[in-house]
Order: sequence, then structure tokens, then C-alpha cells
Amino acid sequence: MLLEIKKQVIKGLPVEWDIKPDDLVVPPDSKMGDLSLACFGLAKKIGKNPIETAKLLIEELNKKKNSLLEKVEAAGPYVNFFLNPGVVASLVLAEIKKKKNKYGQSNIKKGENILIEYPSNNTHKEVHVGHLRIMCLGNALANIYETLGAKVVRANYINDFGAHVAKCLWGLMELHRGEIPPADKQKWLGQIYAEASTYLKDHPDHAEESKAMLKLLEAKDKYIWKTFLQTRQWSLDGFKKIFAELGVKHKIVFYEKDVKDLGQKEVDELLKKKIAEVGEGGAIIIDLKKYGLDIGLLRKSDGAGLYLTSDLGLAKVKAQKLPQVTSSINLTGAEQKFYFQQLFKILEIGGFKYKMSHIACELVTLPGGEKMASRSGNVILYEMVRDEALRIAEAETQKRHPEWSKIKLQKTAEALAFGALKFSMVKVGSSQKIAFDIKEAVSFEGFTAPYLQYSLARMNSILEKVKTKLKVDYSLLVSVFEKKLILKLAAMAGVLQEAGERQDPSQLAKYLFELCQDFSDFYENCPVMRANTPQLMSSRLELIRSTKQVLESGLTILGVPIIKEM
RNA sequence: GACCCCGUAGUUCAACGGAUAGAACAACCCCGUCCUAAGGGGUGGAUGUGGGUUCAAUUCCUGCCGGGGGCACCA
Repeated sequence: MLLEIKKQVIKGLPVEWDIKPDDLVVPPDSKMGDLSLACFGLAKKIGKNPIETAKLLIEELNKKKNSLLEKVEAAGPYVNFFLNPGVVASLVLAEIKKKKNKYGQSNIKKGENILIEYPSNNTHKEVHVGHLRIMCLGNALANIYETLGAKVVRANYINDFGAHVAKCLWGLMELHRGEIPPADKQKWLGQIYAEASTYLKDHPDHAEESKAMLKLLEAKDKYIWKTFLQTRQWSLDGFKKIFAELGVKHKIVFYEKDVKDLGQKEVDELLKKKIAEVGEGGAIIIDLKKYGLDIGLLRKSDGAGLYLTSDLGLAKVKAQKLPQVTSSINLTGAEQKFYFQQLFKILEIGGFKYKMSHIACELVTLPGGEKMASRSGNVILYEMVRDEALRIAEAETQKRHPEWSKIKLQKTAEALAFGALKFSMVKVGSSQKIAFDIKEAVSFEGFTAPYLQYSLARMNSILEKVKTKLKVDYSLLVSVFEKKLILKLAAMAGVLQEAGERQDPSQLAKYLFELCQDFSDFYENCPVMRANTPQLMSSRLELIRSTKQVLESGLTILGVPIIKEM
């Protein structure tokens, strides 16, 4: 909507000036105006200094009547536009009313079919906050692309085979033989993996045993294979629960176990085509030095596969099962960036068709910035964070609503806890490390999901209490607070587009927070129940309905639960 | 050591090359007969460092200093 407003504002200016809607930006202070234009570019074009150019532009703008413009002012080399609040209100609010939850959507990515792959986690390993981040980011990004008109296939590639599995099985049999698994088997296995991993590092004399385990696994030894399948299922069942809690819905799931043999065949192909070669010790490598990507290892000297091996098979399967896909995005931890560069290059050389990209989600570190390491027991498990968030949310909710039923309390607490966690993960750009602080992640104040949910609760409360059938008069919404809120509402579509283009859901998180800040200003300064006239009351109610609509759409995109009261 | 990411307030994060570098948390002060105080208002507080490009640099280039990742049999 903002784009349409901008177009309206500059309509009638000489075409040769080539002023684009996006040249208009929101000035640093709303006192300066609602939109502004820096005249440096135009000045150069017409050979005048910027200050004169600004004056010239204003003259030109004043030649024609534009109901949208209240006034235009020059501030040095800037032209500041003051919009007519009533006209803006009628444009924006009518649009929201019409489009409802489709408001802000566009079709700039129509025709694209995007495969989004996340979180590509491993069975037999722990799920930690780093995975949480990837899942939240992936969800949000997939949703954002859908609002831009793209078709999105949410996929997961589960690494259920390889040395990590062997290590875990070794730990299970050597360190936990005969134990009865606890209820959360997925978590238990992950912890055994971490324990075994540490143990094997500290006791190199046992290294051969875990290597032997891998051999047996590769050879599908009857007993080991059975144990593998069983434990694998424990992990998968655990993941399923976690995905459900977090709203991760994969349309298709791939398993390394199923594609690794195909990958081996692909390696043979590459070898035949002389793209790959035999390296040190008989390993199969591919020389990527001319691309600045060093050497990729496609097969170990003992013949076993690696990630790269299986990924070649995966690419093949994906192309087969999902022929409609036009581009793909992999979300993983940043430490795999180099790996993906190698993989994409190999696939490109091998003639793979669609554009592939990788989003490197930076690490989630410990509060001091220290890296998490299973080895030192310094891992923040997903389950731990979730339980703590639920505990705090329940306590806080009960404190405020001791009269609520247990079910209502729990439901609200869940919405707050998961909202807070998810939001804390997407509010930071993906290239920025997150120093994870549980207190901050489950905080309910400031730039957090509960603040947004709280705004929603206030809106609902008003809508519940005040009823009127009086006609809405947009021209009454003229206070600075109303105008600011309405202009913020107008920006939704632009925010979604930018979030999509920059692959950065934090843009939306920030926008929603600002929207709620503007709503709070409105809330404090523009009473609804005690509005001066019934017409004003009715119009403000409409503004609240619109804000609620936009906020709910935005929260849904970020995966933050919508609540009625809290 | 060639490569990638990051250095902004006490802390955690923002800022298409544009106006006075924004928030949040923490600290201190204030707002309760007023639609949910999980809120609002106020005060103090920051661009690692030396060059360069530009009318304009937190942003682009570059030297240095710090932190992290990663670099053939790990995943």
C-alpha cells in the first residue's frame, strides 16, 4: 500500500526526472514529514545544486492538486512530504478490510517453486538451540516466500547414517549396555552420542572399536542393523514431536540411509567422466582448486561414503521426485558454508539444473560467546530451553490470573513460551551470532513475542468491550498517533518483500515490534471508549481491527501463536 | 597461512551510501478512581583502529588489531 501511496505522491512529476517510488523514504523524525526525497541524484541529472533542486521540485508538485498531499516542504536538499491523514487512512484501512489476511501479500515470486530444506539434523544426536534457530528461521522464510506468491516445498534431509551413528551405537552397547531407555529416547540417545564422543576422544585406545562398529553398520550386520533401525526410529519419533511443537511441517523427508548408495554410483559416474579422480590412499577426490574451493573428498579410501557422497545421491532423488522445483535454499549452521560451496560447485559441474543457495545460520553460542561443545557438556538442549520457557510462562501467567482454569492457563503459557522462543530466534539476522541467554530468550518484556501478544490482547479487550454499528469516518483519524500507526500498517507489503529478498525474517520481526510500539502510543493517547464522539469511537475501532489483522498475519508468518487474552 | 562471518551504549541487537546512529534489557526517576502496568513517559550512555573513494561512510575499498568458523578420509 505504501508503494501505491508513493506512486500517487510523485505522479505528475516530469518523466525525464526519473523519480522512482522507492526514492521516497520515511524520514528519521516524523516531525520532518511522512515521506522524504533526497535531491542529490536529481540535482546531478539536471545540473543544479541540491537545494535549488528541492525548491524546483516543490514548485512542480504545487502545480497540480493532489488530495493525498497536505503540504510539501524543502529542508535543504530534502523535500519533505506531509500526507493528508484522512485520505491515507481511507486508502490503507479500506485495503486491509478488503484483503483481510491476504493484506500485504504480493505476487513478485509468482511462478517460482522453491525448495526449502531445514533443519537437516542428525539422528542419534542431540537437538540443541542451534537447531531451534534453523527451524524457526526456515519456517518463517518459507512462510514469507508464500506471501510473495511462490510455491514452497518444505523439505528435510535427515542424516541417519555414518560415523556419528556408529559412535552412538558403540556408546549404547559399551557404556549403557542393558539399560532401560527413559521416556525421551531421542534425547537420551543424543546424550549417549555426546558421552561416547567425549569418551572416545579421551580414550584413543577404543577408537578401533567404534571404527569396527561403523564397518558392521556399513555391512548391515544383522544385529547392528536391527539396533540401528530401532534407535534411528527413537530419534525420528523424538524429532516428530519437536517439529510438531514448533510448527515445522515438512512436505517431504529424505534420509541419508536411502540415498547413500545412489550417491556412490554418482561418484563412479564422476570418476568415469574424469571429473573426479583417485587421490591419496585410494580415496576419490574432486579437484576444485581452480574455483578456490580446495579439494572435495567424495569417498574415503576404505570405500565408505561421506556427506558429499550422499548429497550427490540426494540431488538426484530430489530432481526426480520434485521436478517442479526452480530453486532451492538450504538452511544449516554456518560452519557448513564451505561444504555447501563445494557441493554446489560439484553439482554445477555435474550438470544439475536449478539454482541452489545456502543460508548459513550463525552459531548460537553460550552466554559468554563461547562455542557449544558436546564434549565439555556445554550444550544447550532444545528440551531444556523449552521446559524452562514453559515453566516461567506458567508461573507468570498464574501470577496474573490466579482464577483461570488449568487448561486456559496452560494453553496461554504455551503460546507465550513458544512465541517467546521462536521470536528470540528470528529477531536477529542470520549472519549474526546469538549469544544465547535463557533469561533473555524467555523474557516477556521489550522486543519479544509476548509484547506483541500483549498488544493483541489489549486490542481484543477493546473490541470486546466496545460495540458500535456507526459508520466509519476515516477523515476523523487525524492525530499524529493515528497517522503514524496507519502509515506503519501501509508498510507491510514492502517489509515482506524486503524480508524475502534479503532472506531475512528479522525484518518482519522488527516491523511488527515497531507496529506494536506505534499501537501503544495510540493506545495511551487515543481513547476509544471515551472518545469525544461516537463517530470517532467507531473510526478508532476500525483502526484497531486493521492493526489486529496485520499483527495477526505477521505473527502467523513468524510462527508466533495468536492469543486472545493474557 | 589463502578463505568465510563478526567487532556499534554496561549487555543483546538495528540502521537500501543520506538529515540528530535507532531499539530492547540493565541502572536511575516518574505515571494506578484512565479501554489489560507482560504497559507508558523521562535521564545518562556507543560506530575497534589508520588510510582511501564520495557532496555525504556504521555501511563501499584497503592496512592493522581483536573474536569466531573453516580448510582430504568428521558430520
